[in-house]
This record gives sequence, C-alpha cells and structure tokens, in this order.
Amino acid sequence: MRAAPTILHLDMDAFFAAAEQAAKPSLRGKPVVVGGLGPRGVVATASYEARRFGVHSAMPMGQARRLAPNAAYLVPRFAFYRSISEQVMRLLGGLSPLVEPLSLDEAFVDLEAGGVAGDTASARAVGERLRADILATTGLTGSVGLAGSKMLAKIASEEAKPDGLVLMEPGTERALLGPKSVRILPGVGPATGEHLRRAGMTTVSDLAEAGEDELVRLLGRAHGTSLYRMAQGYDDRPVVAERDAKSVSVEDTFAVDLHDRVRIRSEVERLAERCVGRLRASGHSGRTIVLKVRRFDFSTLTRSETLRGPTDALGVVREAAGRLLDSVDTTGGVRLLGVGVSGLADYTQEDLFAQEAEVRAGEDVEAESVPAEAVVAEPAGPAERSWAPGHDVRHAVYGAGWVQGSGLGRVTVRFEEPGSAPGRVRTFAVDDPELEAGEAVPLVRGAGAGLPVGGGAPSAAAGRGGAGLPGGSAAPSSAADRGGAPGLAAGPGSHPHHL
DNA sequence: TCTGGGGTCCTAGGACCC
DNA sequence: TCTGGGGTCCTAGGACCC
Repeated sequence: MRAAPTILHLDMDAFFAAAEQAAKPSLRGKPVVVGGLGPRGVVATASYEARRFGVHSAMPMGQARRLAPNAAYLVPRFAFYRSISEQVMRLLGGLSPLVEPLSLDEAFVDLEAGGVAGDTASARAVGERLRADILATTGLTGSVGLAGSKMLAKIASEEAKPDGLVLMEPGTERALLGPKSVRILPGVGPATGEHLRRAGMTTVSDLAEAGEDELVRLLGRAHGTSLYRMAQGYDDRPVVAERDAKSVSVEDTFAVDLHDRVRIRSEVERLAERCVGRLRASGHSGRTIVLKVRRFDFSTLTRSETLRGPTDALGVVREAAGRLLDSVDTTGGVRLLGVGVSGLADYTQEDLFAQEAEVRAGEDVEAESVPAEAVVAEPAGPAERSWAPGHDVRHAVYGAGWVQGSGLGRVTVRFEEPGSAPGRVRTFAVDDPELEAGEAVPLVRGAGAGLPVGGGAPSAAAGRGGAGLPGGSAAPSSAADRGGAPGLAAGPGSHPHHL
C-alpha cells in the first residue's frame, strides 16, 4: 500500500472482439461475438454492442445466438491477438521493468520501479499517454486504473471501462470501497459471494465489520485473512515480472459424448501427444501426470500419478495417462478429456528413470524424435474446419478478405482490410483454386513492424504479399493458434506472459 | 444447441517419518 | 501398551480468473 497511485492496471476493452472489429471494417459499430462455434461453444468476448443484448463472456453460444441473432459470430484467432498483445506489452515495458501480464489483454505495471511517476499528477499523465500510445500503435482502446495497490488499481480500471482512466487517490479507498458489492474483490466469485450473502454480508464494509475471525471461520484460513485485509483496502502484493509455469495441460470437449472405450483411449493418447509437445516447447519436464474426465452429466474428476523423477518423454506420459484412464468408469459417456503435467522442473533434463521406462514400454525411437512443433501442429479437435468464420483469406482477383461463413460446399468472403472501407461479399466453391488462406493484415500501417503473427520468421510490416508466411502459420486451420506453442517457442525471454 | 480452455491457489485426509 | 505432534508428500476436489 503506497502513498502515491503508482501501480497501474491496464485492461484492453473487449479485446478479442475489438481486434476483430479493427481488422474488419464492416463489423465496426456492430455486435460481434468471439468464441467457440461448435455445438458446445461458449462466448470468449462480446463487443460492447453485443453486450447491450445481454451477451457476455462464458455464456453458451446457443444462448448468445438467441439474444443477438444478428451479431457476427467469429472463431478466436489467438496468434493475431498475441501479436497485438506483444505490441501493448512492449509499450508497458517502456514504462517499467516491473510488468506483470495476467493474460493477453491485461497487466500490472509498477510505475515507481520504472521511475516514471512518483505522485498523483505524474501517474495520471503516464496513464493518459499510455492510452494514447496504445491507440496509435494498435488502433485499439484500453482502460487504465491507477492506485496504491494492485487490488485497487484493478478495481479502478474496471470502473474506467470502456476507454477511460480512473485514479484512486490514496486515503480515499475505504470510503470508495465500503458501499460496493463483495463481488468486486478479487477472489470473491459466485460461490463465495453466495456464502457471504447467506451470512448476511453483501458489501465490502460488511466484511470489514464482521472481523477477521468471523471470515476465517466462514471461508478458511487463507481466504478469510486475505479477504479481511482486502476489505479494508489493505493489499501489499508486489508487482512480479516473471513467474514460473507450474503446469501444462490440454483438454478437448467433444461435440457429442464419447462412449466407445477404444475411441476414448485414442483421444487420451492424442491429448498426451499435444501435452508433451507443449511441455517440450516450453523447455520443461514434469513429475505428475493428470488425467481429467468430464462425464455426460458434467461431473468432473481427475486422477493423477507422480513419477519418481521428471520426464518429457511422450511414451512415459502416454502410458501414465492410459493407466489413469483404466481407473475411471466412463459408462454413460464422456464429454471432455484432458491430460496435464505438473510438478515442472526448471529445465528439461536427462532422466534415467524415464528412459528406462521408455525402453520397457517398447517405445519406438522414431516417435520420440518427432520435433515438438510437429506434434503440436497436428490437426486437433473435431471442431476444426477449413474455412473458419473470421479467418483471413486472399483471392487471386479480389485480394484480401475474411471468411464470413461456409457450408454446403460454398464459402462466403467479405473483401476488406483494416484500412479499407467496408467491403462487399462474394461466394465461392470451397475448393475454388483462386482462394487461399491469407495472413492477418496489420491494424495500423507501419506499426506492426517485426511482429510475426505466427511467431515465425520476421515479416515485413505493412507488406502483405500473398505468400508471406509458410503454409504452417498461414493455414486456415486454427491448430497453431490453439496449440500456442509457436508463440511460446518464438521469443526466449521476450514474452513474460504465458499463454 | 447448457455450460471452453488454460491456468492458479487452497483445503483436507491419509501415508509416512522422526 | 489407550492414543503426541509435527512436517512433508501425494491425491482429489473446488473456487476463481481471464
């Protein structure tokens, strides 16, 4: 808790949806929903126009479509968002060495450690200039909160949304916080909120009045004490730049429940491959293998096994996951499977135990020598389609555009790009030889320099020559996006945020 | 067309050890 | 020979966050 509001929290406004609107002129000012388009998809981000219809994050897509039938529904393009995120994080890095990314669109910055602000006036000036720089560099708006602690800075940025800045003057926090709902405090979700409500506490000042002992009795040691402190506006957590990953996991929800035991096993094996690909790409090995199963009725269970030493060997992880599956009853059907590795070692190391097990398992050396990238790039989920809505394409005659929809052997493309006027729509056969996957066009001319969208070779900034990227990154499939490995593998040390 | 995917942290019980 | 008390590791589950 410091005397000057020098902790900054940045939160990009409706990030995924705003990025799509910036890339697609015809969508500006219109409701846009980004999320899974399969039968079991949920909303990742809704534009502010879509929110007016009641659409919000984590809502099932079906419900969103009922509320906003005329919105544009797009599949997320993580590689594209990541490239924008890197531009933003670079701007933050110019303010301070202490930048703590929380996700692609959110971060804390310690302005005091950066020596760029020491009082209210300078902090506000830095925040406003940052917002202007972000707009100039990316074409997108972000909201800024400034306060003397992380918690208050985050609450401030929430109040600033959209496209604003709120500075909480130290000394005013208790008065500001007191009347607000307990739900604004970090760590108070639906369950804790309901728990507190049943105990008669709905506002932050209710918590402060209840006292620490009462909160600990209700919520447990850790949660109770931290909530009591937060309710008084007290929070001295430092901004931490680098945090070590603790686990790596992959999971798939299937369009229809799986019943066939053989199919379930093969899916678990494929998940193990993807998981190991990601594990290796991040330069880790791990000791504990976790299998996750969500049944037809949404009940979820995990089974784990801890090895004697860390491994990054595919055979070892696959065998362990298989053993864990043996202990799970799947009658009734399975809607989700996941494989994870935790207990990560700092670096990949030679592991005699793992190699031994590998040999016993009859692992063929060939599979082990497959590069991690190749494993990750394998076609993934059942939801993969050739022409996913929202993806960039290029037509030999009409130029750059994006997929508006496809089906019945046809694909509809709108031809426009960030700097153009809203474009018009044309329809082609899905196998039209003049149509190919395209690369994302930089949102701001000249601002995207040195920001390869897929994390591959550096590409010319404003240049959007047809075959700029190798097929792997430019493929319409979102496999590379979903894997996330290219981004992780691309910049050793330069990307403080993990996926 | 009811509920994604990737994470983090905490709790609680049992095993095991001193 | 009627019960201590910690500490650590492992497993499973749950809440929460974006």
